Amino acid sequence: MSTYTAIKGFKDILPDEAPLWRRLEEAAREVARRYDFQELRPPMAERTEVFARGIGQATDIVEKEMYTFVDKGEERITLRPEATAGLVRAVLEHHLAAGGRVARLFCLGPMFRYERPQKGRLRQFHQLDVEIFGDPGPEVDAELLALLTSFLKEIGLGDLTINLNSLGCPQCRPGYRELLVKFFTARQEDLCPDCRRRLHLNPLRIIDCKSEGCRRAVEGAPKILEHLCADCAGHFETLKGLLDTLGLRYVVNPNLVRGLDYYTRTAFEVISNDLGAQSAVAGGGRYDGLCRELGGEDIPGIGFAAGLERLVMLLREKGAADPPGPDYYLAVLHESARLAAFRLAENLRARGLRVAADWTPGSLKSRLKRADKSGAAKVIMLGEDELARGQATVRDLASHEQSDLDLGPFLR
RNA sequence: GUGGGUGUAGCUCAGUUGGUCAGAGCGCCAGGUUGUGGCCCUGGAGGCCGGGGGUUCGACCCCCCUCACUCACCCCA
Repeated sequence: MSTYTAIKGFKDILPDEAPLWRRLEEAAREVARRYDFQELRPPMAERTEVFARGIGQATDIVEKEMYTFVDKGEERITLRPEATAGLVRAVLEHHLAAGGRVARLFCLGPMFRYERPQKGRLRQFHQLDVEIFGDPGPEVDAELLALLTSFLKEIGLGDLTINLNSLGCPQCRPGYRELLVKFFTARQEDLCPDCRRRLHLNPLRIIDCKSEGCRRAVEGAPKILEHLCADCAGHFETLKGLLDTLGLRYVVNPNLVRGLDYYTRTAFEVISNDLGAQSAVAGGGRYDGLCRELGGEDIPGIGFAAGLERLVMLLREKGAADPPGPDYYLAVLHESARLAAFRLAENLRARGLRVAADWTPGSLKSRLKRADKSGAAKVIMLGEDELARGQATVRDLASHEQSDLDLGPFLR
């Protein structure tokens, strides 16, 4: 055990995993491009206010999970716990969705939440965040879900399904909320202590509770989908129709609730059974009131976030292919050949070839062994004899065929 | 914040009621065999047994305290 370790909940992405991450990021960018989204890279930190108001004072994230500090200018600053609030701030600040314009944006990067780490949950974690600002219609909802589906398919997780629900709007949700409170008040004894507290704070969350008693109680509870106002119901029906037209796979789950306060109407989630307790891979929804909440115009929005470490976990379970090795493994077999080998390596690299050079002392046997493990296609052996002949020996590790490489052009 | 589990070699892990219990496999290094590497054989290097305190003639083992990792609750991606 070395003296220093990475801090709790912060992890090194090691070289053997990095290629997988790169693949995910490349796939995300490519899919975003196809759907005509542009990258916006907001800063890693914002004024605390932005997240507190955007995400909701009463949420766990804001109450106890934010990395907040006071900087030297006495400013209260928070490391972003999610991307949406910062993107909203940027969209408003730079008028990206002003005057009826539509902004289609994505963002890829680390988020920070002070939580107790466990499987699939870190303090620094990474998300792909995709958002559409300025279009209230169900078409963009469908587009966003299509993008998410394409992304999952692109990275090889096409078997995952999207859970879909509508959470209503300020017109219809209060009425439904009252119905729920009435319903659960009559069944308080069945609820877990947490949910008894939620009863008046945030009754929608009870629907999402996993404890036995609550689940049973929820079964007979009124469904939000049956209490949507005409507009919300119409929006949801149109959306489903569009998804059907596209042939997208989804499941309507009337018990789906989202943890953040700002969601309205469309809400969705992708979960996997292969991740342990932290099963949500991606989640999002519409947030038509968020921009106004942050002091801007009344700009509608919809977006989702996907957790990259969870996607990486799923892909690793499927067994990721080993990345290819270098083109050449350069084995220096004698001290006298060191300088020539050095120039040869640099020369090959200048020609665009990937060359692994091994300067450590060792036998031919060990050099070949290492070359084999490196995954290199060929070994270049350079020792006393080769130097005298002016020709290095090149051995193909797969076919065992050997040939000579004239050193002349490389050493001039 | 609340529970449970685990900390022994670079990695994965054994280790009897406390008395050669400092070990194995893999990896690494050297040698042998082989067609100059993959299989096989021989040898070698590597550990304050997470850290601190206590009990004891004696602690990897028992007790206390700490730290780290991990899983779960909670919440979320």
